[in-house]
Amino acid sequence: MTSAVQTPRGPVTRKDVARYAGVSTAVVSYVVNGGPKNVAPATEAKVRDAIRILGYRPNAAARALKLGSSETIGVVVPDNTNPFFTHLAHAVEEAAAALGYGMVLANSNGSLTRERKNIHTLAARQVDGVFLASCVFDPDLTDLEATDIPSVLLNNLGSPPGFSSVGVDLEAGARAAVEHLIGHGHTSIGLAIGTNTGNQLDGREAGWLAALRAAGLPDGPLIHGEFSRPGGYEVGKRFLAMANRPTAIFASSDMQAIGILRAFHEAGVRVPADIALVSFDGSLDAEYSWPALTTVSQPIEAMAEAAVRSLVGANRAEELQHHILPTELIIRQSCGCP
Amino acid sequence: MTSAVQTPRGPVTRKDVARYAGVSTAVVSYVVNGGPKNVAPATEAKVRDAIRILGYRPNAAARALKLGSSETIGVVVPDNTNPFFTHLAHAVEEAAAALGYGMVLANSNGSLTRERKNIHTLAARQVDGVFLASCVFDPDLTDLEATDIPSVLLNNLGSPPGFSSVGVDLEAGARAAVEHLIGHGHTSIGLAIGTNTGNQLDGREAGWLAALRAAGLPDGPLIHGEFSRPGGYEVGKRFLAMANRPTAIFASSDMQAIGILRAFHEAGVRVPADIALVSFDGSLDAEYSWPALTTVSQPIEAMAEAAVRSLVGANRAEELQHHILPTELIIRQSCGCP
DNA sequence: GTGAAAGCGCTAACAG
DNA sequence: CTGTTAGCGCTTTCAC
Repeated sequence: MTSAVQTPRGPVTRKDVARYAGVSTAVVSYVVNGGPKNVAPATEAKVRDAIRILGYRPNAAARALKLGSSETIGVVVPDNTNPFFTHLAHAVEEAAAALGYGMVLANSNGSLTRERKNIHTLAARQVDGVFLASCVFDPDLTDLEATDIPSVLLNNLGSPPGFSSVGVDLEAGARAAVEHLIGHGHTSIGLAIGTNTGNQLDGREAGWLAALRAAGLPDGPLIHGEFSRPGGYEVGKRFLAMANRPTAIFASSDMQAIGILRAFHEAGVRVPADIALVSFDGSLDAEYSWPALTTVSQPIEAMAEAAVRSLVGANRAEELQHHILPTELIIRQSCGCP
Repeated sequence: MTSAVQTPRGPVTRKDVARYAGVSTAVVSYVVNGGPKNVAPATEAKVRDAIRILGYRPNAAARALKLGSSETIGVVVPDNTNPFFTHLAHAVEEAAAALGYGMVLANSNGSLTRERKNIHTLAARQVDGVFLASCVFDPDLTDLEATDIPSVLLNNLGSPPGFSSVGVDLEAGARAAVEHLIGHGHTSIGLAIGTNTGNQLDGREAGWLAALRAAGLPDGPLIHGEFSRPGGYEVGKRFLAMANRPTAIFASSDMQAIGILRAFHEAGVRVPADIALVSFDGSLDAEYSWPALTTVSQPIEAMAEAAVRSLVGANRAEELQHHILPTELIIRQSCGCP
């Protein structure tokens, strides 16, 4: 007897669907992809039934191979454990999904070697674009360039030739923060900043200096530390140990500020009564610390959208794009405001 | 004149390498993959040179198509913004990388619909395994089952038939936390717990009850809230509004505890002097709150390794595996210890 | 030790 | 509106 059409064993392919629906494989493609050809409604219904009944799922690897695109964008971050990057990655995922793209995150763990390896891995995976938030301010971009994959520099890495970039106006943000502190009457304002600077000045340091000088104030003390809670904790202890301790501190990341807060709490130094504190990032953590941190908020969603758009959006230009987004000072209690 | 061998335009394929090195494409494969055949050292050197000079990178999509495996595992989490899941994802990435596997993270944003969509997307991407940390305690697993992809349930979802699982001994952990509070002399101990329970009791609730009853204490008040800082903040305010406020609280996640801490700070209620607090998770956040949180730490790295191993490790069994890992009580200040 | 060739599942150009 | 088919880049069997 002739064998009836039966559910195939193993993974269901487009061929199985075609056979089951009594059409050609091309038609199945047209239905699945909504084009490039039209399909008669009755035929489409048959195909959809077959797909449902057979439990067919298109093989993304085959599609990526054929198309030369995985409809995916890769994101390289220095440390996805840092809430700022977590939040950023999350925002990119949303923005990419809205355009039908997937995202794959690669974490460099603060290592440049890992960063390069990540770039290669993503390139091998046929991502259609990569967003690089480098571990350092002066990354070696020759590798990235060699991949020929459209890229966007994410972490305020300046604007090296050949790359689009999305960043925040670090200097203006820092200036606003320091000016706010000056408005509270502080005349000695320290800076806690990262260690990973290249040969260009961190915009936050520039903004801090600019605000101080514009007000005729002396440059305050500056302490370098990692952009992390433990890094901030060390910085906090060093501020405490200073002979001429400043009366206010601008911390260049929320994580550092939270570490500083711990050091101060342990020492019985009150914030803002004994030392005022303003930080940078605007993460949720800053809202739930004690005292809640006055902080310069980065428009993470907007950054993610700008980045995704400049790669795959409708208004993606052929030329490179450079977005510098504004920050917003969020007033809470750590600065001395009631 | 005959044209010299030249760098091809567009992406470099294995064919280009073969031509450049004067060998067949098969040999290039042998070199790249270290097998399955041996290659003469001199030939290998030629191939490696060609690869380097041409900047060849294997196309992962083609490989995945041919092999039927992307050497990737997919991880579905409810909310990658929650530090616990961030940390977990990070640990999985490390553990997978150690075995030559990549990881792709998919975030469900607390939505079951997204969760199902994520599972499908991952399946389409030919992941070799999926780890599911569901939004709910009683996820509908038929979808996952239908994909025929080996899976590990990650978020203490019990042990539904057909799935491996990795979890933590919630009940024992909670019991240890509550017993510690009892050791401090507390007799009225409240519980802050999540809202997303299915029809089975959350192990943390069970452990809290068990410890209380074993000590002959009355069941304390229980308040449900989201596993997030804002959720905890609401819970904290409700505890404050209670007529017979407990003298200690066990919070079932660090995020909730941090929200509770904020509510208490704002109300001028001191921790631990007025109310003691112990939480669950052992995240970095708990170490940097004020006061630092005594918390039940989950062995996240061990969980990730167990999960990865049960999918792709050397000792991966054909049978399903169920790992229940122990927790550790980390004593800090919020419980009343000096 | 090396090479030729089939075929993984899919898309789309081309033919009907 | 539907079908046939070449080929994306890779792995691997089989022949030499």
